[in-house]
Amino acid sequence: MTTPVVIVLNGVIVAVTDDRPRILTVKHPDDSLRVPKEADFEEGAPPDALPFGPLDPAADRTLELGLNGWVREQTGIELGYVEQLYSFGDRNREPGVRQGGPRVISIAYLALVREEQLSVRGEANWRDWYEYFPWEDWLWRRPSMIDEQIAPALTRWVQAATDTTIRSRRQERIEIAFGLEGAPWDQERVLERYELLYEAGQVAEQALDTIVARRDRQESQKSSKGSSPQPKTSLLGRPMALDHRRILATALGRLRGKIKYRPVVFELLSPTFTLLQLQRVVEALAGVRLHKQNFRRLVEKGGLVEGTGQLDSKTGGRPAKLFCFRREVLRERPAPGIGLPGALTK
Amino acid sequence: MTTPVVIVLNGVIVAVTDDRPRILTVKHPDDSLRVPKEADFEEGAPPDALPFGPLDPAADRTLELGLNGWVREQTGIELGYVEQLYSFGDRNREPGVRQGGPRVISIAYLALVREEQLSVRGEANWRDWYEYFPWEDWLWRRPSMIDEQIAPALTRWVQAATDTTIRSRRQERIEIAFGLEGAPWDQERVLERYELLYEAGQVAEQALDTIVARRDRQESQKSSKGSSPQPKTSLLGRPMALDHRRILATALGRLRGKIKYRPVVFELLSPTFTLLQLQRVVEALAGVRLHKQNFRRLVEKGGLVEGTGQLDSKTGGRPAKLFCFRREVLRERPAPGIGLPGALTK
DNA sequence: CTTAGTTATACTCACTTCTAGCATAAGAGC
DNA sequence: GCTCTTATGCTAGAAGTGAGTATAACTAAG
Repeated sequence: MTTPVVIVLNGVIVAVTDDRPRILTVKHPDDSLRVPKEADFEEGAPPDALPFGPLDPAADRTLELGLNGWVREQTGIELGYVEQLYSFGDRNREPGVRQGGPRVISIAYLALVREEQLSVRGEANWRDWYEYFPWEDWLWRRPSMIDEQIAPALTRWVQAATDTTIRSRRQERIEIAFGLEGAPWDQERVLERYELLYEAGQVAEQALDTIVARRDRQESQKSSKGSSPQPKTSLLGRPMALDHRRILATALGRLRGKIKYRPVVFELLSPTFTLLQLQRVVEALAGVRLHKQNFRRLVEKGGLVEGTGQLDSKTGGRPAKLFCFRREVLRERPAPGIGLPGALTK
Repeated sequence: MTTPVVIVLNGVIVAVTDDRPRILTVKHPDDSLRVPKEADFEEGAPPDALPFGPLDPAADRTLELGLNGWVREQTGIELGYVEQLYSFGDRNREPGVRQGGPRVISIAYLALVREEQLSVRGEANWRDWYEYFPWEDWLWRRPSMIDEQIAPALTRWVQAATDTTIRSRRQERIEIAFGLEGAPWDQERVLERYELLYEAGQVAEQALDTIVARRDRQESQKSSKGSSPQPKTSLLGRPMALDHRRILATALGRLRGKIKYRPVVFELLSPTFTLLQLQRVVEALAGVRLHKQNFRRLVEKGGLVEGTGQLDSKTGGRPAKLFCFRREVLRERPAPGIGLPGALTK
C-alpha cells in the first residue's frame, strides 16, 4: 500500500482598500473537512479558507501557472505580483482528513493586487487581515488585548511547564515574540506569535486539533504541547480552516519584511498616488503609524518615487502632488525598500 | 491515466572551513539521469548533486523530520539549524526524465553545520561554494571574469533580441544583476545572476536542457529564450545535476540576506571564537572583504557577542580575546544581524 | 635581546542618516 | 476673512558609518 501525494496550491491574495489590508477568502467547500460540532468552533459553519486549487501534475507546466489558472477561473482576478511563500507538509495538518488518505502537501503563494481588481466572482470575500490577527494591529494604539488576555494566558502557559529549562525557554519566546518585559515589538514576527498562541491553546484551531487528535488517538497524548482547549469566548482572532491561519501569518510576516527592502508596495497602489496614500498602505501592512514628514523625505530622497506634475485635489486639504514609482531606483540602490521612519518606538 | 506526484527533499548543507564556504555534494547516483554524452558536459561523468532523499508520505510525519532522517543515514551528519528554502516544481526541471513519468516536486532546505561535523560518510564531498559561482567571489577582488566573459556574453544576448522592449528589459536586468554601467553590486542577487547566465546560454545546464528539449520536441522550439549552446570552454562555473545549481543559488542568496538580520552565522562557528574568525565567516558567505575595525565595533556595540575572558594565542600575532554569541540580543533588538560594514563600495 | 612581522584593539574625525519637531502653504467650508 | 484640514519645507540634535591613525601584544629571525 503506497500513500499517494496530492499537491494543493494556496494563494494569499492581498489588496489594500480604505487603508486596511484585505485578503481574499472563500468558504471552505469540502464537506469532509467541515469543522466538527464538538469543537465549539463557529457551530459547524464552514470556516473561512484561503482560496486554493489542486496542481494538475500532468497539465500545469509550472506551479505558478497552475496558481494563476485556477485563481482566474474561480475569482476572475488576474494576478500580477506573485511570490512563493512556503510549503506546508506536516501530516495531520488537515485534521479532518482520515488516516490512510492521501498525503497533502500545500504550496502557498503570496500575491498582491491593486484596488481596481477588487470585484470578485463567486463565493469569495475580501476580509480585513487583522480580523484574524487582532493583536497585530497597532495602528490605533498597542492593542489592549496583549496585556489583558495574551500576556496572562501565555504566562500561565509558561508556568504550566514543570521542567525549568522548558519554562525559561518558553519565557524567552514569549518575551521576544510579544515584546513583553521591555523587549521591543518586532512587526515581522507574526508567525512566531501565532504559533505561540497555538501552542498555548489560545486559538480555535488548536482546540480543534486537540479534539481530532484525541479522536484519532494515534499516539499517546502525553505531549507537553497543549493545555486543554479553552472555552470559545477566550479564543483569539477569527479562525480559519485547516492550517490556513498559519499560512496567513507566514504571508503577513513575509510581506512586512519585504516592504523594507524591495519596492513591492507599489504593486498594491494605482500607478499614480499621493504620498499619503503610499504611507497609508505601508502603515496598513506594517500595522504601525509612521512619522509623516520623515516618511516623505525618506521616499523622495531615496529616489523611490517621482512627481508626475499633477495634483490630486480630493484630499480634503491642500491638494497633494501625485507621484509614481521611479523604476530607475532598481538600478541605483541595492535594496530599495521603505523603512519604517518614525515607527512608534514603544 | 493520472500522473503520480513524488516529493523529493533537497538539502543545501553549508559549513565554513579555512575561511571558505563549503557545501555538501554527492555524485548523482541515478543512471537514468546521467548526463547524455552529446551535451558536451563532463563527458558522461555523473555530475555533482545536492544530497537528496524522497519523502515517505506514509512515514515521515513532517518534511523536516524526513530531511533530518535521510541526511543522518546518508552522511552521519546531525543537522542543527534548518530552514526551508523553496519548492521547485516545474515540469521538465529534470530533463532526463521521460515524459509520462511521475511529476517530481522538490522541496529544498538550507542547513548550517559547524566545522566540527565536517567528516562525512559515504560518497559525499565538501566543495567550495564558489566553484559553482566563481563570479560571486569578490574576496580577493572583483572577478575579472565579469568584464572579460560575462558582460560581453550578456551584451550579445541583449542584442540578440530584435524586439526593442525585450531588449531594454534585458539590458535593465543585466545591469541590476551584475552591477554593470555603474549600478551597484548586490550580493544577494545570486539567483538572478545565475538565471540570466542560464537564459543567455552561459552555463552547462542550459545547453543540456536545450538538447533534451530538442530531442523531446514537445513544443515548437521558437521561444526567444536560449541562444544555441556554446562550446564547453566558455561555459561558466562547475555544473550540477538537474536544477541543483539553481537551488544552490537560491540558498546562497537567502543566506547572504539572512546574516544581515538574524544571527545565523553563529550556527557555523564553534561556541567560542575570535572576532576575526567571525569576520572571516561573514566574509566567506557575503563574498566581500570587510573593514576590520568597523566590523568589531558593530558586533560589539551591537551586543551580538560577549567576551568569555579567555584568550586565543594561536592567532600568530597578539592573542585575541575569545567571544561567544550573546543570546540576550534576541530580546533587545528586533533584527539582530551583522551588516556588512565597510564592504567594498565598488 | 633587538628587530621585523603579524594580529588585536583603541580611538578619532568627517560625514551621512535618522528623529522629532516647528513652521508655512494651499486648498475647502462657513 | 476665519478655521479646519492636509501638504510640504526645514532644522537642531542624536545616532550611526566609513576610513583611517595609533598603539598593544605576541612570534620568529638575526
